[in-house]
Amino acid sequence: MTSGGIRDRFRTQMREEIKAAALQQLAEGGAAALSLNAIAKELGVSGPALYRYFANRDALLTELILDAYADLADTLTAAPGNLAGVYRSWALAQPHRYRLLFSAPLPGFDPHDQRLVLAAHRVMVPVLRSGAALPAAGSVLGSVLGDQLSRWSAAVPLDTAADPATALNAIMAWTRLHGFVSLEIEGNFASMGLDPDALFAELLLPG
Amino acid sequence: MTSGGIRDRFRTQMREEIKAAALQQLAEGGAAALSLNAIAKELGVSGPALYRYFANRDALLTELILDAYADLADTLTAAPGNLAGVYRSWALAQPHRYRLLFSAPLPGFDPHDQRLVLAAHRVMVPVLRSGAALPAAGSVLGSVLGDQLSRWSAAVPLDTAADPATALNAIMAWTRLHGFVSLEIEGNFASMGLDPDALFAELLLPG
DNA sequence: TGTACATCAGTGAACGCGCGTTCACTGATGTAC
DNA sequence: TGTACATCAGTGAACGCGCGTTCACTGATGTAC
Repeated sequence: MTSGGIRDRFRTQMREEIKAAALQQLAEGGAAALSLNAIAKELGVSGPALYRYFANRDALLTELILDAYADLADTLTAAPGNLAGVYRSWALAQPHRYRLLFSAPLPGFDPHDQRLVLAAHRVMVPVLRSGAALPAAGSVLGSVLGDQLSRWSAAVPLDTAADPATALNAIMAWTRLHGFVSLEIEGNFASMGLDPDALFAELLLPG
Repeated sequence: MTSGGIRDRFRTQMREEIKAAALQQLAEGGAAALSLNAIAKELGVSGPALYRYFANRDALLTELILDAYADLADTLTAAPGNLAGVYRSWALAQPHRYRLLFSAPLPGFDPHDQRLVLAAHRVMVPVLRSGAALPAAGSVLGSVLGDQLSRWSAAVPLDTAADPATALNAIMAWTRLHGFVSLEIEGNFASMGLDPDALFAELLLPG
């Protein structure tokens, strides 16, 4: 058995501590700063010890991404109504994790990893749901894009399937949201002397 | 005199070659992959030789950013009407430079560098101008945000000052645009099976 | 309860690598008389 | 046109550093009889 034993419990806990230290490094120095040796030092352990818990640096990084996807998905799913606000808060509270998900992929990173695709889909569930609340914008039914949207939303594990127009709504809203959040995270609004909160309030207005 | 001499001409040309090689590296491996030694090797020159042309790695990187700002500003300014399309094309053609401008700043990078602030302002000129073409959205006149917007747009070197509502319009349009472009650049739409061109056409529709 | 064994976390040394940067120096090239 | 000098591009060796990763090994700990 792979669970329940004392050794397994210890192993799980150690893995969590490694990931926590890794996230801290990520928060401080960016993705390039994630170093196994530095993590080991932080935990008071020799470098090679980490290889008991993760096959290599990439494996650790991939798991951090999976965790971030899952955490964001959970947070959004548990959110009361105000998806945009919760999305933004999550990103602001941990910009390094947000970058991990939606900024430049790192060298040696496989975007076809099935686990990553699934994790990303889970984030899209609440996004798609919120798309249904908006008034349908364009008419994409029957077009090539409409078909693509249908196929995509069918891959998202929703309870009830979404029509293409709803999917489009959701993606557009998400695009706007991501634009705002990513600019805010990098300090672009602040460096313009603009209050991000006030700007965000304007963003939420219809039109 | 610092210009016109044969040595100066050579110097300028060599600087350009270094920057070109640096951009190529950036395009291939991301910002973390920018290595002075690798650039030198590419140019068939020893590593220390580069220090004749740039004080250090950061100076080179800063100049690449300045160039990218200027190039984007020039491209947008020379653009016929369709700002959004040109903005997107520029970013798609050279995503590494776009990331340099609007993605995570690198460690050891000074956001208060006055040259960077000025260069960024130049990009905002055509953006602000395009904001005037849109119907005014919210009313921010007299509010704190309105004042911030006024102060900001006054800092942008426009021929005629923009009112706060126009500035807000411009920023919102830019935010949407950046959201789309940054998602597209990282392959998010493609990995959803969606055609970015068709999506972009939808984005441009009013509403 | 006690003993033998298998498991496995962790160590320290080592490998090969590439990095940014400095330094003293060589040699060519443009410049001034 | 010729010579003396200052300028400056480029070199090669070196420094110190940190990285990911492997390897053979030690020692503790849980497990089976």
